[in-house]
Amino acid sequence: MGEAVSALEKYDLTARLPSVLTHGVICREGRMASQDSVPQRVYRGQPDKRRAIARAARAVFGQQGYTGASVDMIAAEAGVSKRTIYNHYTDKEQLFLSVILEGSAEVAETHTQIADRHLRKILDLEEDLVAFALEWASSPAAFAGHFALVRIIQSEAARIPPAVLEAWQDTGPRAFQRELARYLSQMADRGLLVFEDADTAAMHFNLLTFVSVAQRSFYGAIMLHESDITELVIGGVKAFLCLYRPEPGARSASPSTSRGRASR
Amino acid sequence: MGEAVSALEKYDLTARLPSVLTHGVICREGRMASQDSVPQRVYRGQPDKRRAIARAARAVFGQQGYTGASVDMIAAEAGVSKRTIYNHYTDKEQLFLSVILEGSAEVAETHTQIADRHLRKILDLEEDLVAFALEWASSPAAFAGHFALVRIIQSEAARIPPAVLEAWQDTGPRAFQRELARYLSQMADRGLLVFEDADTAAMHFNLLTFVSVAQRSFYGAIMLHESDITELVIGGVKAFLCLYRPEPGARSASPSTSRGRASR
DNA sequence: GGGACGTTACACTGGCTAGTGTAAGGACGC
DNA sequence: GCGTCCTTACACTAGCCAGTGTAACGTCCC
Repeated sequence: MGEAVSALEKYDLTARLPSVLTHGVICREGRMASQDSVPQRVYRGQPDKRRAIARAARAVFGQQGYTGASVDMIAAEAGVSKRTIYNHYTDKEQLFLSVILEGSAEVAETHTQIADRHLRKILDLEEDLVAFALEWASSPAAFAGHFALVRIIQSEAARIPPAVLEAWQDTGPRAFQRELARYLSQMADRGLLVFEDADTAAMHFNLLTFVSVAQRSFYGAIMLHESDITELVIGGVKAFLCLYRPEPGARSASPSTSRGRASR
Repeated sequence: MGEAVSALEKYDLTARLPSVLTHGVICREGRMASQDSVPQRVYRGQPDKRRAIARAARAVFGQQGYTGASVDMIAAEAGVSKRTIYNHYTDKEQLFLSVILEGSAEVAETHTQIADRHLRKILDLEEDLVAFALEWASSPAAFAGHFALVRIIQSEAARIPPAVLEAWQDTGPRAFQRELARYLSQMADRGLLVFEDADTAAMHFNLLTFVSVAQRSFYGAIMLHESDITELVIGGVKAFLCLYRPEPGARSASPSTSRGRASR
């Protein structure tokens, strides 16, 4: 896992990655590739097999860890011969990296849906934020398979090629944090919140709710009582609102801060 | 790592663990053991060898991960024959668990010293908190070896015997969080802070400073610019003070909260 | 029919690993 | 000097695993 990897082209999903990383050469849809005519990413093998392998790999890596998962296990889980796996992926490592990139995008999308459901229309700010944060913070328990992968990534971070790690963060956690910042900005526009920097506010919300639960549950590895989650989330939202709710007497959407608000 | 382990007696440092877990049977100093006369924990082998093994194990596990570290590597690093390791520890697993319990206690102690240095005498609240949090949040980079272990623990959490995991949390992170809560209480007594629950306040401080940095750096796996750390820490302390600093006009050490302060 | 391609079962290599067995030597106490 | 304990070097078992080679089979398209 430690070898230098200069490009991400080896891994799937390059189209979803920042174009800087893909060098604009390989593009899933694109005609504008700067090379000859390579309109479509070419994969060997049948797509359904590839999908089965990816799904199985995610599950087995999640349960067993990177080193604990053998390619034979993954093959069995996928209902596919081991040889076929090596027909689709060059390496166990490449399979792993490819899988984590897929997973992060997928989960970020799921989280975005959760945010959509709770934050698109704000009726009662605190209530809606709590409902959102509850579902969000419960997702590690719900998507146990994915977050087992997240834990592996965290522990292997030093051994994962930096470009891949960067791409993973950018399609996954950071993508969603941007989305969250967007929602918070909307609320600020309506005068429901006050802050200078939406990204900082989103980070604080993340820390005070999601991370506070994730921290305690080891990102879903340990089961928490629902009451504990609720307590943490409610406390976190209250703290967040204490930080960013407009002063009772202040004009709505005040341009600056009278008290020393959290700033970057 | 998944086998049921009913007692912690197999592992070192039982004397430092909560007595519930040691069943009061084995006690480093104790004469009051409920069994015959087992006044001293009996270790086979010479203590200096044991220490060399433990130190080497910590280093190698940290660099290579649990599965990546072979017992031969550890033996070589310790300057000891492999046979000697198996003379001191029954298992690779027992060696690992023993090592993480030692490490957590040691780091909690180091963190306590950092807190002592910065928080025993408060001159300027914000300044002192920032100085403390900076050093604290930088420790994952400083004690790379230990926090590599922490990352492994987090990723293996589901496979570590719950009793050991509990003991690890209790001698490590939680022990220090209690210490931090104690310091915050002192500040509250002096009217510098206002809160209902010191433990919640300590958790929020932890989240807003230490975790915020740890999150971004993958617990020390990724190097961060010092300016980034500083920025995160200062923002975190500002947010914390915004949450828990007494209202400008309020009487010092007010018993209750007028605004909706963060509560449990 | 025939070629190209993907898949499969299976055997196999080479390498690494946890853990053991053993005989020999060193240190220490008596 | 003698016994006990600890350590060491080394060989060894038994097993797992990544990755390859190969021959056979099916399918789809021409």
